[in-house]
Amino acid sequence: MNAETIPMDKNVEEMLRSHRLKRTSARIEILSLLLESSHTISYNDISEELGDNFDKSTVYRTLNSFEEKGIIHAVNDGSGGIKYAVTKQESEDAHVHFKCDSCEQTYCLPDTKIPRVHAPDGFIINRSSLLINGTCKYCS
Amino acid sequence: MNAETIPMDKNVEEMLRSHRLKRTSARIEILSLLLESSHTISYNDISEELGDNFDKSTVYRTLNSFEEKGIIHAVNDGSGGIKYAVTKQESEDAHVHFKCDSCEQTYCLPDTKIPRVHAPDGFIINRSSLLINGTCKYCS
DNA sequence: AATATAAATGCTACCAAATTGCATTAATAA
DNA sequence: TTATTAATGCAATTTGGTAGCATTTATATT
Ligand SMILES: [Mn+2]
Ligand SMILES: [Mn+2]
Ligand SMILES: [Zn+2]
Ligand SMILES: [Zn+2]
Repeated sequence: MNAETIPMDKNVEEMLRSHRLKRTSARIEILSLLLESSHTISYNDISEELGDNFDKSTVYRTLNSFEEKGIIHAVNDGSGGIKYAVTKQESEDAHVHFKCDSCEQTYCLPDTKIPRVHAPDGFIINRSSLLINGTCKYCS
Repeated sequence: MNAETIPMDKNVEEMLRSHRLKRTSARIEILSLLLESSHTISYNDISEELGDNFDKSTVYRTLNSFEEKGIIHAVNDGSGGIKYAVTKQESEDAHVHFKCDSCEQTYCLPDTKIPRVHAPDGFIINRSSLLINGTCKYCS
């Protein structure tokens, strides 16, 4: 009775319930995708994977409500579109994101924290985001 | 005979000449704007400042060729559009960018270098970009 | 189980940022 | 001065994302 025997759907529906989000098929399928993915995913990734089962605006609205609830976080990797990944407890503090120049995937590095820098006098720091470009471990 | 007595246009035209770019009025005006600005500027900033003297595609193409030559660098501050700033010699190594939550301007911090982080095994780092959000010194 | 209600969905139309093809114009070299 | 080549303007197009509104669905209540 390890974690993998727990059906994914139960996890997903429980997550939605605990955030007071109605369990619609769009939300269940999109959140499942996000949970299964090892890297950040975009609207286009979702749309390809789900084969246009849901309207564009539904997908975007779903992503936005997940983000508002803190279930996922947005990653801007300079690709022109926003990507998302589920927010795991351990990675709540600001972590680094890594974009592979070869496979174009962007990964969360939850164990790599963003170092504090000290800005010039008068500049007050609220939050920061660090994007690293390079070659990921699957491409090197 | 200090630096400020040198007419800007001479600087600009010399910069263009040294990069083998034809000295067109679009390039001269756009590069002048970039050189005068204390913060990064977007296509819209340029378009407002220049009062639609130049076509959108001309402005974008101008920015792209400046970037290719290394005269300017692009900054992605999550605002939806790309911003640019001239690349000064001293700031060639990767420096931090600062986006003010109040005035919405984004600044280069040429003296604030991006700290090296060590990525997990197998990830090879090529370059990195660090964006800080907060309150700038003119707004605090 | 039937129903009420509020929220989510699917359209369609729209917006903003940026790019492209192509004919015309301007900068530079000869 | 002319030839060559690059830059420009224009209109159309692409891409990522949002908004209004009628319809449908999930959930709570009876
Ligand atoms: Mn992440
Ligand atoms: Mn900069
Ligand atoms: Zn890779
Ligand atoms: Zn400010």
